[in-house]
Amino acid sequence: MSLAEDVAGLVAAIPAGRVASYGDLAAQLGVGPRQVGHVMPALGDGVPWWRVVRADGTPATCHGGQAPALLDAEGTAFRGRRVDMRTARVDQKSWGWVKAPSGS
DNA sequence: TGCTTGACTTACG
DNA sequence: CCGTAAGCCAAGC
Repeated sequence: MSLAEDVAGLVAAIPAGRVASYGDLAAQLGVGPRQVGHVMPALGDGVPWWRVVRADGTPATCHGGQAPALLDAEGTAFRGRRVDMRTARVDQKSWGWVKAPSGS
């Protein structure tokens, strides 16, 4: 099981109108936040990468600023220029399973 | 084998 | 809100 597969599963599990931060995915996978960012380009457009935002709610820095448009198109809760992490943040129950570093 | 870079995070000012 | 600094793990050279 590659890390990319786990990340792809989590990102794909993010419902429309919701978002998750790199740190959230990293925490679920038990890896560093940078690793999530490294596997993201590996996933390409096979997953809703735009639903993955920064810890402060800022959309992905890549794809030129196209992420906010995609998020807005899905009805994501925005607060000014950034996503409202208070409500838009995906429930961890949506994943249900947590890949802890020490066994499952 | 070792250094540099990065779709990151948190903390401080 | 923005800039800087330290910490983090993996890929690239």
